[in-house]
Amino acid sequence: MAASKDPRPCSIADTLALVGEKYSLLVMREVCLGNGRFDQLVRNIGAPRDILATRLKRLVDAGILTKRMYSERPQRFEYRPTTAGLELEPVLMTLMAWGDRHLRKDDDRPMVIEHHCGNELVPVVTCSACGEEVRHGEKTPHPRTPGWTVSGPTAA
Amino acid sequence: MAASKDPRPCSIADTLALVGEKYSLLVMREVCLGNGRFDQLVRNIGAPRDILATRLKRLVDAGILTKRMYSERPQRFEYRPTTAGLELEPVLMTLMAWGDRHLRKDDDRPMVIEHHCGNELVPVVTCSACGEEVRHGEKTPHPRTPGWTVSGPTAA
DNA sequence: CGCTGAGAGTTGGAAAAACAAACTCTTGCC
DNA sequence: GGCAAGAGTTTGTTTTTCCAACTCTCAGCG
Repeated sequence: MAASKDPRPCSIADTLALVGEKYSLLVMREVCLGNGRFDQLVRNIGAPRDILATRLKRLVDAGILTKRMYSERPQRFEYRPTTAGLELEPVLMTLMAWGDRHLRKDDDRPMVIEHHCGNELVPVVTCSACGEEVRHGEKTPHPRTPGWTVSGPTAA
Repeated sequence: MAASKDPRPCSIADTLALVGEKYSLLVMREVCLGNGRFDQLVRNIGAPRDILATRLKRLVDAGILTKRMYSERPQRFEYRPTTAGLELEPVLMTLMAWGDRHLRKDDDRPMVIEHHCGNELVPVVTCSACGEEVRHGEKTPHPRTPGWTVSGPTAA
């Protein structure tokens, strides 16, 4: 049963350890929108410059962002998402959808995304196997580490 | 153009302001798994007890969790997700999927989820209108607040 | 040439969080 | 009576955040 003091091994936790610090996901939002310059990030996110600098270093080290020079003289840089970084977009979209649904009344959404199908993009999480929308209660978690179980029926 | 010092109005930011603090989403993970008791949370998450207590209060206040008594004498409580809380599951699933893909080599995923269709649940974010998987580059963001635009082509 | 200004960070010190370990309080059970 | 579980508090220390001001490189202007 391993060291019983360790928390549950979990990819959610691991992902959050990387991008879960304050501002990191907002950085991803901005770079995914194409706003990758330092001062843009500062303004659009509202983060302290020093902290933003730390976050950017971490995200670059993690292979989620790249730092690109867009001007040699004077040297100017811009951050862009790597492929791995772009793949965080589903996370951003589900976060945004939740906020739109629960934190705002009706139609004051600050941003609407248009899908290339022509409709407004309302993201839905589906099962890749059957294509159905994933609802709570229609799935069963199976921990694969000895000693780690789930308790009750996951109900509300 | 409003106070030009404010950051971009955004539901991602608003959602993270609520559940983006350290441990909060791990709390949601555990309560969604049915492990809603204080000491279970401490153990499974590995959070300091005082901080966990603060997070729980915030999540209850926000209407994401409820505190339920499961024993009167001695008084014992348990936290459960509300409907709004359960709707954070898509966020958790996309985070987990990202971690499984990028932070682990091949098949050491700590947890596998089975969908009621019988297959392993690999979550995919789709457009609710056309049902297609959402890919980067196949969507256009439209900020709805004057003064807030997006910059370049969102490419990597 | 000297000045102003943009962009991309650093630095320094004060204020706020996080952390760990111990402590509290209620009740059940031997 | 004594120990133990569960659900938090308390206390004192260590980290982080935060803010404002500062640096450094060049470009353009008059």
